[in-house]
Amino acid sequence: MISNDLLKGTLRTIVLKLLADNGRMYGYEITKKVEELSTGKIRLTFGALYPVLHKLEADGHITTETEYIGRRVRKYYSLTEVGRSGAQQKLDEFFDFVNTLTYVLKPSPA
Amino acid sequence: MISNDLLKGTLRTIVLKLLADNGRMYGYEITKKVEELSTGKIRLTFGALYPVLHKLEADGHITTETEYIGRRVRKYYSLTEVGRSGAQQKLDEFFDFVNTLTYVLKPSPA
DNA sequence: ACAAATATATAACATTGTTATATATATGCA
DNA sequence: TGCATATATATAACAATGTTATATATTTGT
Repeated sequence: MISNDLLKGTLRTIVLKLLADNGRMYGYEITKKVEELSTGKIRLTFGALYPVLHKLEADGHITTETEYIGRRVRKYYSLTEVGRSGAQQKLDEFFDFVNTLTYVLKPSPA
Repeated sequence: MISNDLLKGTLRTIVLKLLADNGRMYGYEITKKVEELSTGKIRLTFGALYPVLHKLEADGHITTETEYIGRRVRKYYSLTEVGRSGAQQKLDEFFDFVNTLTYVLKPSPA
């Protein structure tokens, strides 16, 4: 399992990237996808995921459609145009962060 | 500048690694070193740094020596044995995190 | 003399995540 | 048929950690 502290701040990026790749997704599906892609090392909690999804919606990055699967409500989330460029920006930021930190934390010379 | 959100959770790792490489350091020196190594992209704030240093000391990862430079107090921090293995563990965790997240966020195939 | 750099530290506040809890339907198996 | 598990969304109490503001004091360069 990846330390939860490190994951902080990457949740938005993960969600936006998954939606960019997969079109529309629903919350539960997102948690499963992350678990699958990370081979179980990353497990999103609902208490973190839903507030982020609602915030992204309030900020105009994603839109929702509610559908019924049988009698059960399912809420699909998709990126808006703003969300699409936001996703790219977040990804650039993440890789910039990794490059910088990797340099700072590189094995010592002496 | 690196997004502050991403930096969360890496501060301890940075501090431990710097102390592992440089022997003893004082707070102000640590902030300057990080700025230097990151070419200005990472700037530690004192409000974050000192609580972390105090916490690491309380947890037995570092010890302190106070010296006077002229009339000014300077407080040096150095790793204990526990801190040294803690540093390595944090580094391993960080690179594991990067590898996993890089895979999750890798450019989409389709 | 004055500004900027050096140097440590705490408090109020904001953000973001975890854990616990609530609610409800669908599926697999004995 | 009944029960456990998986599917599915959501909120609230709490914890951790960082930012911004503030306080204090010495040293160096102009």
